[in-house]
Amino acid sequence: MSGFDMRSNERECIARWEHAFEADPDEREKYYLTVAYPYPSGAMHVGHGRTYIVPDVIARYQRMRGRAVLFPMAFHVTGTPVIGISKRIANGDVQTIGLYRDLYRVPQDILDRFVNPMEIVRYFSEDYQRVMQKCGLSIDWRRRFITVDPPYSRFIEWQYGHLYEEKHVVKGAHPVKYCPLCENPVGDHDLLEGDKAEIVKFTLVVFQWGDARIPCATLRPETIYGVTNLWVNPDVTYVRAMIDGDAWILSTEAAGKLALQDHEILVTEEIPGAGLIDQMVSHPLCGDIPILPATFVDPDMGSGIVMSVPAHAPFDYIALRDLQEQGRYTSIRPVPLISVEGYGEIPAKDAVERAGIRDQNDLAMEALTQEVYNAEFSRGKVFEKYGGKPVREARDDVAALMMDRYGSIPMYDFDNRQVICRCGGRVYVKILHDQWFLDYGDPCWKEQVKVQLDEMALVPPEVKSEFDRTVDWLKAWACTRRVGLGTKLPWDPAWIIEPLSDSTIYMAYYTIAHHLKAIPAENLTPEVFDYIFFGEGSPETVDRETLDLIRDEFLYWYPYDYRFSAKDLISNHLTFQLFHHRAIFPPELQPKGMVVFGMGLLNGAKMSSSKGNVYLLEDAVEEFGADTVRMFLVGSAEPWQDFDWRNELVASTRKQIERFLKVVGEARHAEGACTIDAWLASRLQHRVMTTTAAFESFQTRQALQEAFFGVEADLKWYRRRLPEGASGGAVLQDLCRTWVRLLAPFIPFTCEALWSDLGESGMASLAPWPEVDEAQLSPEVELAEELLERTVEDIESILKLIPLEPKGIRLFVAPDWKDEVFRIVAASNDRTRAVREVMQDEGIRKRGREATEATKQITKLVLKLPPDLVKQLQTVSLDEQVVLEGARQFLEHEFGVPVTIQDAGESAHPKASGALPFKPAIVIE
RNA sequence: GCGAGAGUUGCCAAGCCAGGUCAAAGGCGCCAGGUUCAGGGCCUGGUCUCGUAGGAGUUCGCCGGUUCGAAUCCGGCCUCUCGCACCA
Repeated sequence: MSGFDMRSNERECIARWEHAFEADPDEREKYYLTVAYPYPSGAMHVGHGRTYIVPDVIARYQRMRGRAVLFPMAFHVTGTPVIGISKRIANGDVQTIGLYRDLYRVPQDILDRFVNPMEIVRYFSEDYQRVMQKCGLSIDWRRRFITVDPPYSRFIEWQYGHLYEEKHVVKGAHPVKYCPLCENPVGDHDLLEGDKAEIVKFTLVVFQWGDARIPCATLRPETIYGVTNLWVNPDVTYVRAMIDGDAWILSTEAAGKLALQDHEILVTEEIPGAGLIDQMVSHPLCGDIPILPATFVDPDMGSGIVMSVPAHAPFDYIALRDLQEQGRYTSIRPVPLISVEGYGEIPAKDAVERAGIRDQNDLAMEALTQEVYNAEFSRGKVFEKYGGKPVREARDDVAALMMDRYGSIPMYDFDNRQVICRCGGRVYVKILHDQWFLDYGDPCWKEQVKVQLDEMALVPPEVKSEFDRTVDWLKAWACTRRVGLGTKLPWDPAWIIEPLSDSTIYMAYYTIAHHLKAIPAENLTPEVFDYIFFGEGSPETVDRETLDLIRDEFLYWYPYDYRFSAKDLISNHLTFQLFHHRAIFPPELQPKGMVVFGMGLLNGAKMSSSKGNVYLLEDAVEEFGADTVRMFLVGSAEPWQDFDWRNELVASTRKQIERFLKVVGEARHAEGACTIDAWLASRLQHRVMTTTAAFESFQTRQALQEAFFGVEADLKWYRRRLPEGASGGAVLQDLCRTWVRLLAPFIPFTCEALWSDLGESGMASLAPWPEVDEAQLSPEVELAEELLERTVEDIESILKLIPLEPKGIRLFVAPDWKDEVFRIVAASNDRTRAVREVMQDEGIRKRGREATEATKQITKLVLKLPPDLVKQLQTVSLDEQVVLEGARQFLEHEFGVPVTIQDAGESAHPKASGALPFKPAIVIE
């Protein structure tokens, strides 16, 4: 089609679609799909593009299927990231400003306003909507909201009121990363360094030294039975401190850490490490042991004092050996307590000697320690005299025993010590009190979710096991924070509900969001929501008629049919929302299905704004056109597979759309009729079937393959089969009408334009999905074409091999008795014994060796042909001679030589005997 | 480390659950030819190896096993992705 202006067409479509997808309840069947809403802190990139385009393709398909489709969108602004961003911009942080000004291209005057976090989300939620519209997303924008809108907060308050009443929200203490300088808990995005650091729970094993306690932090409390000594760094100054009323000796650093962890600490005096050396300490589980000097002991690690288990800790073994090589402490012997396959009596010794470690400064020590720890944890067992349990069980048992009887307390620290806040200060672990938790550990609640999971449609089904695991593994989730945007906890307003916890049932909110905009937020009391969602009570603040209207709309759409999200959210959001639905809504309103997406890559690497490895969605749309972007994103992989955006591949997608445009442009005026038309019409019905089937199982890539490349392949053969000079019959007009509709979900802009060109009124986006027209199906015609196609292929492959210049082609079709053999073999359920079965037929048996030979070949052929083709051949009787004779002109034209067709049974040509059903013998002369 | 997925012919990707349809669809890329053809677009053909007859041989991460027969089933190993929490 000449003169097609992609950009102006896109603009026209966006205008035409502005209100086209606003969905209201009506008499049709509904289809409600939702996608996880975005956090608008930056511009959309092509990865986001797929997240929203794939569901849009589904939404468009369902709409054409005649369903009332609700596809809403909102913006999640709860939490701390934008607060951090605006602080950084206010502080003149070069990297952040560069990102927003250069990569996201935010105009300077707007950037200046970003010192207010709300300006950031306001700007980018507008930006998101604009780009989403540019991509043709068929969203009902009337329902849009952001998660700090007052009506939404009222809704969250209502939700949490119920959760609290039902005891799903409970109080407790919780360790967090904390910056004493900022006096705030810090999230990973607030960190300058150490964003991967994990909080580890150590056990402080408490030794007695006179009236004082000496704690050693360990991850392996079970090794207490093998402790031979403690290590103290003689160059470090320790402190004596009153901790919760008792005297403790530990490093200054450790005292500071414990002060943040629920303990009262008062440092009373300093004690030089050297003064502790050679003192005797005791523990009920290991007796009296000495304190030895070790310079490797780090006061900033644990308590600053280490318990030594030389039999199982390579570091301890080496340190002791080093001392003993100087002739000191030679009476101390490692005390083993764990047996582990692959190591001798003293695993640490084995490992050290095997690795040829020279002294404690050896660089391989770290890895060696890991090796021994892992081996003992996964395969080790403690000795019978200590209980004989596997290490992984004994560890917890001993820790519990120590906490209970021997004065142990937990101590939290990071697994890797460099954790630095953006403010530059050191981050510590702090126990937060009065923290509120969602009690996902509750076995009853878990069970309810499990039941729901069993009933849901999960796409792809493999994700089921991951969901099950997540439900098992989830425990109490701290659901409130001190800082950030969000809704205040209604009964304890010093807390803000945390982002993952305020976005669990908002799919229900979408169904009524547009109505709530007309009601003053203060009137949206919990009673109002009770009425809307449960039909209970009689609220005064909103009139009954309005309430009924809202409730009806909620009941029309709910429950949602499918929720779409990337797989990284399985372990939190997608599972959380199931918990919350179970807790809030009745059984008939539970979620029906989820579709889990793969991740996106850009040029083979992970997309990351901070690393600059992003391609903005809007840039892609500008460069290639919205339909190209859509088609590429949908066509490169199925939704649940990871996909990779590569510009050089996208360009060819654009050519494909242009080809489609051209073909439809040319074909829409086709007239007349050709013999092959019936075949094309029949094939088209199959394409409709397979495309529809693929859509029904969310295989958008497969659907596109069928709808685009499948139809294209059919057209190719069709054109080849047209009489010379013909350009196609009126069947092409039908094909165009169907084809445009098949592709409309994928490339709606192009299809919208073509639909008008085809003289159709109304929008392609709202046109009915093509139905299979049974009357157009003609299996016999398709079978005949299949025979022809295979024969042509065979002739071509022979021609390629032989160096002769062909003068003529002779085809021999198999005699009838071979058809009979074919039918017997095809019907046989044990094809290895087909010969025997065939030979039971008297008529065939008479043919002797010829029949045996043919049966063997036919058996091979039956195995080789596609099963449904074999099935068809059993039922449809195909007169091969008639078919080939009918295509003789075509064959002669294709190969440029005379073609003759004969019955193989009536020829003496040696090749003729090789003719098989559906595989004529070919002789080239 | 633990849990969940995945590894197919240059690339992407079907097939694997229900073993013979599989040298393995489709797309991209590349090569060749055609086209009143600008090195572009479009069309046609080719694209593991061998082959003067439609065939044969060797392939589906690696190693073994089951079977008349395995890309498909079983066991072990290697590699990659996602998650491991209070964070969107």
